[in-house]
Amino acid sequence: MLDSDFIEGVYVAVAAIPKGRVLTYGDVARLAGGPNYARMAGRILHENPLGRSLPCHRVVNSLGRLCPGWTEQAVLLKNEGVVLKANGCVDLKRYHWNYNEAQP
DNA sequence: CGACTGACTCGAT
DNA sequence: TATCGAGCCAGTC
Repeated sequence: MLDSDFIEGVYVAVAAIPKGRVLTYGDVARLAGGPNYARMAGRILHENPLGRSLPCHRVVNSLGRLCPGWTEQAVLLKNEGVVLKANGCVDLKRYHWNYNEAQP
């Protein structure tokens, strides 16, 4: 059973990601109140009832790697203006969102 | 209750 | 950034 507060925190953090920016599961988990709950964040996003209402496609792993098999995520990211590398990795140097500071 | 799994992370190479 | 190995957390079998 996942803590409702944590789930809500994940939703808030993910929903707060601006267009054309990405966040890592670890960051989302930290914002949600769980520094080591990255995997839980992933599970929550996978099971999230909001589905497309939540920009979960803006959440990637620490290496900017997208979910295997989830082609829709790449399409959505490209639609947001995020360019993926040939191997399917996002340029975290450019698109990683610093939730504490507005990026130029 | 123990073992396996996963939309993960970190440190080292 | 890529790859390897070890660690962490909750769910499922």
